[in-house]
Amino acid sequence: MKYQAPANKQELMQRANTLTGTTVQQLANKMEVDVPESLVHAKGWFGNLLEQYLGAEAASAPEPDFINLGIELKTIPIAENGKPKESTYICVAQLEPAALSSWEDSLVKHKLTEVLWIPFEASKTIPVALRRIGSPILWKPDFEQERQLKNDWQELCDLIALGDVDKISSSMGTYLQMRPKAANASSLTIDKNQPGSNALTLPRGFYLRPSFTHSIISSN
DNA sequence: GCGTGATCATAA
DNA sequence: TTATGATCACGC
Repeated sequence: MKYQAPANKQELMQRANTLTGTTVQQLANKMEVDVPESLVHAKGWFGNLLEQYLGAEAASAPEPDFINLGIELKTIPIAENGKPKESTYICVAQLEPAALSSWEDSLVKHKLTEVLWIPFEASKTIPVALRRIGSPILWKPDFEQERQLKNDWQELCDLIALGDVDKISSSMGTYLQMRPKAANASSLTIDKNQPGSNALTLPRGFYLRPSFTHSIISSN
């Protein structure tokens, strides 16, 4: 089962609000799918289920999930202490020289134009099916948040442009970090910023640190 | 392999 | 306990 795309923001929020306080099992029942015992082999399962229920359309394209609304959908796993349990994946880190200079034209900026966060319980002690879904949070980065993200993005992209992508560590970046994003550590992609031109490197992606997403969900 | 959806697992 | 580095699944 898959629902139609919402016509506007209000429709999207109404639909998201129907999930508040319900369990993963209840959503799975609506969608007529089984809940996996563990997420070890189903890491993106909940995110995909939510996309189906809310009518997201972008699928695997590098665009916001609700293209017509310019809104990205993100699930946010919450630990017992009320804080995000994981960092949030945003998008692939492009290595093409042309993608390294303009924050305004970047994938990160486009993905984070407006985000619908769906918090849910992610404690290992709670069976997946019984985890509860929280209130949706519609968020846009404010001036200060965007400034911080842009700073981190620019710093990381400058290193890539200099051919130093392999010197980038996950510990860099205050709110935005760059980490491996691949099938495994043997994956390779072309890095045209190297003098040799045909250099290969591990594919990476941009992620939001939990401290950043925590500030988002706690202020709403 | 690329880009999406993410969480896992272990070193620190 | 936490964050880094690695990994799982899927469509194309």
